[in-house]
Amino acid sequence: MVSDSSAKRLTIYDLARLAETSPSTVSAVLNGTWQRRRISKKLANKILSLAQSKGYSANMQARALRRERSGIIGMILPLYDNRYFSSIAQHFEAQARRRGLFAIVACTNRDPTQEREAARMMLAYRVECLVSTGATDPDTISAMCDESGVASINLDLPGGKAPSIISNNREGAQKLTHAILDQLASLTPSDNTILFIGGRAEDHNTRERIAGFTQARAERGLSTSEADIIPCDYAADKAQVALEAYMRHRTTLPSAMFVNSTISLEGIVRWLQRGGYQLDDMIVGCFDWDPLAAAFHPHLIMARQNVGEMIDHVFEVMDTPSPDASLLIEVQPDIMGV
Amino acid sequence: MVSDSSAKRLTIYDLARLAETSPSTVSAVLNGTWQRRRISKKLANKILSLAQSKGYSANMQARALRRERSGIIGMILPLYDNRYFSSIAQHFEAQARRRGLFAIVACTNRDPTQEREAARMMLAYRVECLVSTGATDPDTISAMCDESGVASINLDLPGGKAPSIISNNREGAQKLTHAILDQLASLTPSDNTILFIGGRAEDHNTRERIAGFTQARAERGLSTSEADIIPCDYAADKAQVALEAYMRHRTTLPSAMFVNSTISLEGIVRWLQRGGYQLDDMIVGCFDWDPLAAAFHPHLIMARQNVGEMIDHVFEVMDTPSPDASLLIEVQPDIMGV
DNA sequence: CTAGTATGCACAATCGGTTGTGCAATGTGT
DNA sequence: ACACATTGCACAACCGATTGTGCATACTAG
Repeated sequence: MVSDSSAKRLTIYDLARLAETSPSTVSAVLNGTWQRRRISKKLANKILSLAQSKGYSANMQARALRRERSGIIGMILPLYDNRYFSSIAQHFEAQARRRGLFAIVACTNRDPTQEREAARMMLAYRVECLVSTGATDPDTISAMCDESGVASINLDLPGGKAPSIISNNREGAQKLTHAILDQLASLTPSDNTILFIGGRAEDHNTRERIAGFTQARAERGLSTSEADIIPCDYAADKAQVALEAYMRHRTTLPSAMFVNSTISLEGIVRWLQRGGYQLDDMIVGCFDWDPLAAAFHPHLIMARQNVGEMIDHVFEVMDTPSPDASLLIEVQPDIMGV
Repeated sequence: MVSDSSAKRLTIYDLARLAETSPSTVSAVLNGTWQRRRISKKLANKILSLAQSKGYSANMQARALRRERSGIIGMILPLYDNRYFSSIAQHFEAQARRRGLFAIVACTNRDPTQEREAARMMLAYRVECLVSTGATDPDTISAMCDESGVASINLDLPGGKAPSIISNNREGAQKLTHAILDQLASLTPSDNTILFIGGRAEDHNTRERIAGFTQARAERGLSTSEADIIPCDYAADKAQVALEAYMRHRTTLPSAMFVNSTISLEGIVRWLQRGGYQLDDMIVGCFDWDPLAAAFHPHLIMARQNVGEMIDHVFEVMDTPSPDASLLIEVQPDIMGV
C-alpha cells in the first residue's frame, strides 16, 4: 500500500551506513562469521537488530555469484498427473527446504527435447545437483551435467552415467502378481490368465515388471503367453484402446489384470464402465497407488512405491562426495489392499 | 566421464580470450544487442560459433545481479495432494517456461508460518512475482512483497492486497447443487436433504460454496438446515469422522451429498465402504475433479475448476503494469458427469 | 586535402555480496 | 618503558555478467 515500489531494496551497504560501519563487517555479522572475524558483540547486535527492524534480506543472486554456489537443486519430472510423481515433487521440495536449499521442478512430458531444454536452463541457473525423474534419456542429462561439473542423480528410471534410485520393480511386480494369484485361488478357479497392460516396452521399469510378473507365474507353474502382455504406453486412452482390441478376441473378461500405473488404470476402468462391467468382476492389481482409487475400491491391490525412502536416498547420495555412477539403489514397494 | 569436474565453467572472459576480443563484445553478441553496438557480423559469428562449440552457458546469477531481474517467478501452494493443485503447478510451470521464466513452487501445507517462510526465501531469490495459491494468509504475503517492491497475485483464494483470480465458487456450487437436485428429482423422491460436507468455515471459497448451495436450494423452494452443513476441514480423515458423527443421529443415508473437495470425498468413500454402503446409494456431487474418480464412478457429479483459464489470467495480470489490488477475476467451473 | 560522420570495438563502472589481508589501538609481560 | 600479542575493524579484490561512454580508424563530402 504505502510501499514505495521505487525504493530499492536494502543492501549491506545501506546497513553499513546506518550502523556507521563497513559493508564487510555487516556481511560477517549477517552470515554468522563475525566471531571468527573478531567483531565485538556490541556492534554485532547493533547490526542484527538494525537488519531485523529494516527487514533486510540478502540478495541470493549476489551471494550465489560470489560463493559460486547457488543453493538451488533441480528436478525434472514427466508430469504431475498421478500421485506418485506429485508425491516425489512434494518430498523433494520439503527435504530441500529442510536443508536450506531451493528446489526447482520442471515437467518435461516424457519428451527428450524438453528434458534437455529444461536441464540446460537449470544448469544456467547453476543448480548444484540435478535429479532426473522418470527421464526418457537420463544419460544425456548426466552428460550435460558432467560437462558443467554438476552432480546428477536418476530417480524412478535408472541410467548408466549417474547413481540411480529406483523401485525394486521386479520384486514389486512379483509380489503384486502373487497377491493377484492368491485372490484368484480363492475363487472357483476357471482361468489363471492375467492380462498385463500398460507401460512402455522400452523402459526399464516395464521390462522389469514384466519379468517379475512372468517369474511369479512360473513359480506357481504357470506359463505366460506373449499375447497377454500389452505394454501400450502410460496414457489412459492408449490403455482403453488396447483393452478394446484385446477383448475383440475374447468373449469373457480375463479373470485378472496387472495394470501398470494408475494412469493406465483410468483407461481400463473407463472401458469397463462402457461395457457395463465392474472392476469387481475381476481381480485387479495396479503398479502404483492412488488413495482415492483405494477408497473407492478396497479390493484393488496396489503396489505403492516408497517415495519417502527414495527421496531420502536421493539426498544421501547428494551428500556423498563422489558417488559411483553405477550405484543402483532399489527400494521395495509396499503391496496395499490385501 | 572425461569431464574435469575441477574445470571452471566457461565465462565471457574465456570466450573473449579465445576470440581475441573483449568481454563486453562477447556479452553484446551473446545477448543479441550486438547490432546496436555496431559489432561486425564477422566477429559476431566467430563468437557465436565459439560459444556454441564450447558449450557456453551464461551465469544467470551474474546476469540477475547486474540486470536486477532474476527471471524467476514463485508460487506457494498448499499441497500437491489433488489434481487441482497439481494441475495448477503444472500449468504455471509450463507457462513460465514458455516465457523464458523459471518457476519455483513451494508447498506450505496450509500453514501460515510456512507460507511466510517460503515467501521470505522467494523474495531473497528476488522472484519477479509471487503467486499465493490457496493461502491461509494471502494479505501478509502481499504485504511482504509490497515492501520489496515485488508484485503478488492471489490464486484460488482471494485477498485484499493483491489482484485475485479464483473460481466462481458461488455459481459453481449453485450449478452443482442444481445438478444434484435434478438427479434427486428423477428418483422416487423421499427426501430432499443434501449433506454439505468438507472445507473450512473460515475460508472464502467454502463460504461462497455454502451460499451457492443454499441459494440453489432456495430457488427450488427448499430450506436448508444448519445441521446439514459440515465444513469439517479438507483432510480425508476429518470428513470421515464428521460423517461418522453425523450418521449417529440418522438411520439412513442422506439421499444426496455435496462434497467439498476430492480430499473430503476420500474420507466419505472410506466411511461408506466400512459401513457396507456404495457411493451409488446416494447422489453425490463433488466440488473438484479427479479423472480416476470420474472413471470409477460415472454418476459422480464433479465441478471441475478451469485451471488453464485461471493460469492464463495470472499471467495476464502479471503483464499488467500496475494492476488494481482489488481486482477480482472469477472463472466458471465446469460441471462434469451429467 | 581537410573537416565531419560512420564504423567497430575496448574500457571501466556497476550489481550486492564474500573473504584474504592489513593496520591501528589496546592489553600484557618483563 | 619497550617488545609483543590480541582485539576490532576497514580495505579492496573478487564472482560474471551488462551497459554508458570514449576513442581510434575508415569513409564521405566539400
